[in-house]
Amino acid sequence: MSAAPEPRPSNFLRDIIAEDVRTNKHGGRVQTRFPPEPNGYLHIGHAKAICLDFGLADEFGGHTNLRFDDTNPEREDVEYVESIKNDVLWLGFKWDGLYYASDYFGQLYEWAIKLIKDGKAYVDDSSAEEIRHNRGTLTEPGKDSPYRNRSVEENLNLFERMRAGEFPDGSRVLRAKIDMSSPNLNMRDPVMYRILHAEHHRTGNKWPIYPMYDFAHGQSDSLEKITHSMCSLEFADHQPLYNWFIEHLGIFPSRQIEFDRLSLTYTMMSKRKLRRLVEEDHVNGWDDPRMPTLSGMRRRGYTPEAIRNFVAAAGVSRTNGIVELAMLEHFVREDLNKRALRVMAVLRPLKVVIDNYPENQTEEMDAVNNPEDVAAGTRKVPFSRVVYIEQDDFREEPPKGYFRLSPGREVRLRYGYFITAKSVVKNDNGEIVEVHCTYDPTTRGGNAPDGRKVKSTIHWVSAAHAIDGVVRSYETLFSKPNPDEVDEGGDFTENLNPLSLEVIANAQLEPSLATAPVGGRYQFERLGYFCVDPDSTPGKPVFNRTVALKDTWAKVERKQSQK
RNA sequence: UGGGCCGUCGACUAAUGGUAGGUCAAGUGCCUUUGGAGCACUUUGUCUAGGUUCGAAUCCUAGCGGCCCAGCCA
Repeated sequence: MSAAPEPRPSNFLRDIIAEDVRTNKHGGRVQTRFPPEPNGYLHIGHAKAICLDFGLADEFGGHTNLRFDDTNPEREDVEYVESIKNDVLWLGFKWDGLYYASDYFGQLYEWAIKLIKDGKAYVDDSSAEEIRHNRGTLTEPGKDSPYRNRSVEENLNLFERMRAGEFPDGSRVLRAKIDMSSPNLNMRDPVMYRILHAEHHRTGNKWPIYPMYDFAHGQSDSLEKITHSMCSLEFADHQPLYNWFIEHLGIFPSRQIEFDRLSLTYTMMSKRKLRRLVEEDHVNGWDDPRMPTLSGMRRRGYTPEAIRNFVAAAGVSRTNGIVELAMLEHFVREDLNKRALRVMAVLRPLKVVIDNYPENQTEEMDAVNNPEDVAAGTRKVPFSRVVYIEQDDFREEPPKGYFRLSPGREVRLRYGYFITAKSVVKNDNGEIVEVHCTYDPTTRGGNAPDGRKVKSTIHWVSAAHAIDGVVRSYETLFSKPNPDEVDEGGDFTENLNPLSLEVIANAQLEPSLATAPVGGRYQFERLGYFCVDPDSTPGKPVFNRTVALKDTWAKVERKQSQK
């Protein structure tokens, strides 16, 4: 091949894997895994890990397992297992092996016995408080436990009895015998097993003891012959321990590599806090369209392609950055622009009466379904004497630069006619409730035979044909770019945006939307992208606003008001 | 303040000792039957100070700044 080398943007993870493949490490084999704990729903931060784990393996002809890190029965549940599988598939990835850390409980137990026999692990009768106290601090070394030098026989006996369920929760732990004065706190005789008489969602009551993350994760990787175990930065301090267990067990040497988590402005990824939002009813469940969960984004109308493109564009490194939400929204718009069918909907209706249009006439106007995709075809939209337009699209006193309808001004009704505003009708409060216009019959479809131009095209629906719909319009869940930015003693819930959800009860929709399927994604022309919510009922669709279209006029107006 | 990790346009990220580039955002213009989309153009950056080198964002030293670690959570 003589083609110029592809100027392919790389990242340090791909470089590491490429180098390993080049040097034929592990015979050039690439095996990764995505290892969620089934204790909550996946969010956009997990999407990054998923794209990396699956995407990179795929690039090198490798394989990826989905493995549930289910070592803490107290917080885990099958509900989460199912949602995680569902979300990974939705994102567009298929795992090769499906495993659970709990599949390895037997093997892990054997390995613990081996370490005890090798004098590398001991049973500690200290209380949790005593262990914490003896661990030392960031600046002071820890102290050896009084139980540290028990005989192998006694350790074996005690550990077997722990496993047999003889002891109550919290009474003993199994610890690795490493170095109580290590500057790395993870190496100060970390706990390997704790006693937990809890029912596990898969192993039931078989085990009264459960391995800790550190004694399960690396070994699980090793058992699955994972070559590249990618995880987030906060685990970097665990890597020496990860390697210590592999070395002292003499098992397959998986390599841990850390990368930075994804952070986004105006949202937050802490599972603990997301759970609070759900449990304290700040949102309507894990799949509330305002949530950064994959199920929330799916319901909101985000596409897997958009999320994948975004993740790829945001890149990966070892810095702690915060990506602007605007970047995510860009990729959502970019994807939806190519595929969403255009349709006309009026969110805040203002009645327009076309005085010179025949009373009982209806015409079928041809409308393009997607100007970005001719294959999407056209559809008929009914037009009649009374139409609704957006309240925003009429101003009795138009400000400078306002091109839409105003007294005496001629505009185009999209795919309809040119109309000119003549007069308004107001209610007792002085609010405009009706605009009377005339139309030019020669402009059918939206073109004037004499070639004259209008400055604006506005959308509309025929009042006689419109169907009612509910539209849920969303803003960011938090009003600050960093929701955790609170005064001393404050709480992130103070930064919840009170305007994050606006329900528009009586939007007027073009009749073709009567049969819109749940999950269907549309562009409401000039407004944004909208997705049909499962709450829809026959004849009364409910739409979620996925993301608004860019609004140049709003920007201009904002700037004018700042002057 | 012990250890670990990290500092490149406003944000994210490339440049792997040799032209500081891309995407988003912002701005300007063109175009437009969506003030959408598209097209063209523009602005802004290597944390600081030394050093090595013909040449440093890249290597070294020091400083400054940020993140992570003291669960029987993951």
